[in-house]
Amino acid sequence: MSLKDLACKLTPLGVMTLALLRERDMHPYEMLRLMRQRHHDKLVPITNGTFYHTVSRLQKAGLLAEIGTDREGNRPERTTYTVTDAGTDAVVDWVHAELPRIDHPLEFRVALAESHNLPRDAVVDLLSARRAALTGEHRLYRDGLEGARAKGVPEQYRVQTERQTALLGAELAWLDDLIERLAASEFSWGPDAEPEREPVKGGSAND
Amino acid sequence: MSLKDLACKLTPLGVMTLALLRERDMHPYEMLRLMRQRHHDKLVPITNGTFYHTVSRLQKAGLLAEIGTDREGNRPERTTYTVTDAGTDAVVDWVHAELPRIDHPLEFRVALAESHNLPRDAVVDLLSARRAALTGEHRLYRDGLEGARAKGVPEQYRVQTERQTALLGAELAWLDDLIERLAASEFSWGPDAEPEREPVKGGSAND
DNA sequence: AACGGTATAGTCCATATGGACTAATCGGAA
DNA sequence: TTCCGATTAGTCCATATGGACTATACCGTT
Repeated sequence: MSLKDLACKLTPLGVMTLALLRERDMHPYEMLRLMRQRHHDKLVPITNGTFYHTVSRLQKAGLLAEIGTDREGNRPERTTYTVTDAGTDAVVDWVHAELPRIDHPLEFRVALAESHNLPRDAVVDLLSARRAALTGEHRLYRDGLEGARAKGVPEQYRVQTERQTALLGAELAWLDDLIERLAASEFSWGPDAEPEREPVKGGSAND
Repeated sequence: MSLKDLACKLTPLGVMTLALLRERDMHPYEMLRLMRQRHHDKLVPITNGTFYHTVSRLQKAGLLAEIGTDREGNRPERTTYTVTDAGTDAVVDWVHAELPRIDHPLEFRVALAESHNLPRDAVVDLLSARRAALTGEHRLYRDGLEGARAKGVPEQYRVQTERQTALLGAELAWLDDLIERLAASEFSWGPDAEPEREPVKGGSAND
């Protein structure tokens, strides 16, 4: 399917751009400002060059389209964009594909941040798949560490793996809790709920 | 200083390459094999194109140098490389620069994995600086979340930040423990200790 | 009235990245 | 013997990235 193919090539910043345009039509600089105001640049590195390039790629792919230009005073004219149906689908497909994966931490953070674009049941399923994969990975790390200790590998060569194992454990605990609360419908979910207010502290470190 | 300038431009893969050459001289494909055997490709994404390109960059920068070529049968000839003094210094400088930083998770993982190239005291100091920065970031996230909750921002827009806050907490706990054990000299440290055995389970997810 | 700084709205270019491709050799099975 | 696949040892190219740069307008100060 061509849709899936397009979705495959989306970058995290591309997804965030499309998701932003679902709120309302905007011109590029406005998107930049909004993302930075919302601290989305903590979730994904956002530089001018990359952003404008991303927009033009999305346009060429037909995921967003111009709907007009305006100009204020003598400043450069601004092109307003809107998201196409293909773009809307692409976001949903991308989140679907990235939410269960445990490699690509950056894409997961974006997928999680945009997961409210999917119905609650789907998110529960996808996150459960992720939990299964994460559990396996965690066991691999624990076993690997135990083996290394048994073989007498010095601690200085194990620190990095120990950190990773600790973080995997923490993520599993968090994920268990989230899945449970989601499945129990402890809070509202989906596009039916209230819109995002302004200064929500954004994501985290890059990469 | 030109050394610091060079260190600034090192990529994580470049650092791992130089660090590997400190063990012994090798030809590129051997480094590739070794890194993959040691699962260092879980710590940093390693593709052929990027790796060979990295090696040639390091060579142009004078951080590593050819020391000869050999050929086995009729196969393509292999160039053996060695790390220069500038290369050795560059690794140390880079780890020094990246170990205390809390943005750039990928570079931190590599810095941590190679931190045994620095003396124990230096690592304790650098990690303590990191802990301070991490504590501040953690507080920022907690405050941001509390503010968002108070303002009635729906949970679906907070999940990503909640995850990040949980992971920050886990990392802080792990770091506290590591610093304490390092400072108390609970295990050996530095190039004096035994060398790395073969299949130590490598790092973690990419990005 | 001139001046400096900041916000607006981008462009441009070098380069790091990753994925596809090449090509020879070796070992084992049919 | 011949064919198949894996291993060895890379090359090549399109493109995503980031940082430097441009240029105008607005606003407050001295």
